[in-house]
Amino acid sequence: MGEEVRMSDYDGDDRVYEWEVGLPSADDLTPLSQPLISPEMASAFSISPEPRRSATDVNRASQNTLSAISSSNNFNFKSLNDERSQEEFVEEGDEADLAREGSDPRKAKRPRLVWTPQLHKRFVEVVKHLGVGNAVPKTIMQLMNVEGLTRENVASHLQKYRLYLKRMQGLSDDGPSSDKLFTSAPPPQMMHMPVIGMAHGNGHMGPYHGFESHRYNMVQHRDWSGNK
DNA sequence: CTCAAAATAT
DNA sequence: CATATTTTGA
Repeated sequence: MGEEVRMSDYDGDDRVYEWEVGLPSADDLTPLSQPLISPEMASAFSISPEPRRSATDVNRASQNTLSAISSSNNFNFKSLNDERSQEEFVEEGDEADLAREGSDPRKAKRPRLVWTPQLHKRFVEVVKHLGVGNAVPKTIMQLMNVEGLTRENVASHLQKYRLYLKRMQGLSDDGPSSDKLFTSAPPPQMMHMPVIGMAHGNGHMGPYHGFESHRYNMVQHRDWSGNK
């Protein structure tokens, strides 16, 4: 737990994938440790564990960052100074969307959830804290306390995560190179997940790199702005 | 066109 | 809640 995100250099290419220029600093989000008060308790006491991030604000950050990726418009590099929302980004309807559909943000159609490394990290941490046996979608979602995150999202990701674990456990190494990596020590977690997003470009390259390459991209959802 | 992530259905 | 299948996006 001491990895530092090194954003020392950006590719001189025109496609600069900014994973988290203004909000990296630490891969560790909230100190998910003991101060984990049960949401229920918090709710019962009417105390807000967190200042409830209005997705709007966070969204703005995402928009800025994503702008760099989306279009080659390069007039947003300045976002490197401000925008330090190192929280999780959740695709949430904007004001317009929020106001839509009557008055139930819960029912609003979320475009698509992008499991950014940060989010995944949280997810893994929570799962680890709960234990594989008690790690159920609902609990995970609640403990994560990520605004906008729904149980379905977690369930889907959990499924994938389990498969990922299984895959690794079943075939540890095996493959082209018979490398005797870890003989019989199935660490719950070795590296972060394979990939949350891959820079394709045109052709097709290796699905997962295998190592922790911080080349993730935070591709946003569809173009709900009106452009395809 | 392929493949994998997320959504959705069973 | 878990698993299977479909959709969606790079």
